[in-house]
Amino acid sequence: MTSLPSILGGLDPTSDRAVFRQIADQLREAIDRGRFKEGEKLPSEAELVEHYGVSRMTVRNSFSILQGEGLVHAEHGRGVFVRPRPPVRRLASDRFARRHREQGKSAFIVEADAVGSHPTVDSLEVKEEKASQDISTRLGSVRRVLARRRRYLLDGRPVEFATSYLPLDIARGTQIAEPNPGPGGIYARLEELGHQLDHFEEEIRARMPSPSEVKTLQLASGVPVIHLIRTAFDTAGRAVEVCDTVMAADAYVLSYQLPAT
Amino acid sequence: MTSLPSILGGLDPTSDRAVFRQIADQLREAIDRGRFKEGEKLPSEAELVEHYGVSRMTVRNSFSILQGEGLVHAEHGRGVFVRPRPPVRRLASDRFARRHREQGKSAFIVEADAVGSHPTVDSLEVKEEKASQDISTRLGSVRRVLARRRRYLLDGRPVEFATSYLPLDIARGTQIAEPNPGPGGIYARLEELGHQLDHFEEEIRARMPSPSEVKTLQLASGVPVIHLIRTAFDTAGRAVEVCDTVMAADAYVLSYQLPAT
DNA sequence: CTTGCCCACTCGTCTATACGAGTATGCATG
DNA sequence: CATGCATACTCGTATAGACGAGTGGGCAAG
Repeated sequence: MTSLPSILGGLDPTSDRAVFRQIADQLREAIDRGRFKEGEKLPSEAELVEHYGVSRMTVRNSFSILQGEGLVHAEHGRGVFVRPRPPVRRLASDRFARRHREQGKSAFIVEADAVGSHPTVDSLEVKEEKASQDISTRLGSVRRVLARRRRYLLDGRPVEFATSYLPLDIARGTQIAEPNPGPGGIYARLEELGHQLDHFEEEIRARMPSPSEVKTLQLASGVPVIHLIRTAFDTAGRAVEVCDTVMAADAYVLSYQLPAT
Repeated sequence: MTSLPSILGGLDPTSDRAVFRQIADQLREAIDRGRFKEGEKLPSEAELVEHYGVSRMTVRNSFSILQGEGLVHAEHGRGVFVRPRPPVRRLASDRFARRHREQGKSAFIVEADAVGSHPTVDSLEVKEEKASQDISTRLGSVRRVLARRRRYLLDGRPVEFATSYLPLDIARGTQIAEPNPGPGGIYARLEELGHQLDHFEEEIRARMPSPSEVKTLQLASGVPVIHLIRTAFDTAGRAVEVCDTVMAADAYVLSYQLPAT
């Protein structure tokens, strides 16, 4: 085992940089340089207290900085560990192409299988409800909507929580209102119902999660979410679905292809 | 002025939820309900110590949670304030359409003017350098590249930091290697040089900023960044430019349009 | 050998105190 | 009236100590 002083330097008492920041800097640098590897345990609070000759709260303060940056995570009773970068799911911009839809399987399942992950869907909920102001606007002033909520997991880890909203006059009484929408998902059903899809619009934001999002996505601290709102338009120019998706940002890379013309 | 007890409740000593979390919960809820409005000052640490009958560190702990969530920010000597949501810039997916390019003005300037903001560009740097592994791969195994770095500001606030990388055999000695690339930007120059643009690929990630990004973007704590990597392809299928962009997530909404076919 | 308990070590929460430094306000001085 | 300083209030940093609770290893009892 390598001794602490060989990895972490000393403090600069002349510096005006706060001690706990100096410690955080040294730990961050050590992690970046690979002196501490992914999943590896950092020195315990007590060891750092010893090494730097500071109080425990100061060390904890340093850790809390690194936690906020998403670099490390603490486990009660075990230690503080370098946060491993989880496998990332790439979302290609053609993921809703009709040819995929015609294959029958849902987009999520297909992709997950492709990378060898075990996909799951839970927290299914399908119900009619009052449309929020925003959803109503996007769907063209509808009052009530059919909401389809579900959570996606990859190898048991929740990565995405999505809600689809559809106007009642389209969805009510159809298979879209059933828990299982059938092969190809609701987009396939929409087209069968005569709503030939023309294009999608996606809006992307990134922000820190709310406490409830932390819970449903089991997010580590320092992990933002990607908030994606997709609106599907049929060839008549009508918005036929709005899908509101919140994704664990450390589990996704979104990919888009744009024409240059 | 409304008294504290009418806005914030008391603690539940029977709850197993940590005191500092309970306080954070109450403050968060008060903010969500609009009891504290944007930009408004929250009760001072001393007042909350008084109100809840806890020690100051406990109150500070609560604040640090809310800071991590990006809900509030502290100003030394003044107080803790509800973080105002800054105006947001929308990036449409057609922002690189040729018709815009032919107008002459850079995309950033045009858009900013449209929303009445005052746009600025600084930290201009243009130089040749060794390509990183990632950039080299994306550009098709080039060794050295021309790098164009710049920072964009809106009404004086830095919102985006971007670096364009171009293969030397394309860019060297052209106006692309000049600080000012001329009307329509480097994409217009590329097309003049015979590299007719075909399409772009954009990769999007969200994560917490590094310390250096916090500095150059002057990010408040609890604000993630959107990391966008765009590759431009010409009609010959060659990658002619890679643009690496880091954006303050609270200043942007990205918008894409996807065909359904 | 297995079971179960103890103990050492870990992080989590909270208190109490001290001093430093930035901000704003009002009052005294010129 | 204007300037400048004193002062009170704000958050920032750091110390020292206490107890709680989760984890894991070792040891003793069965």
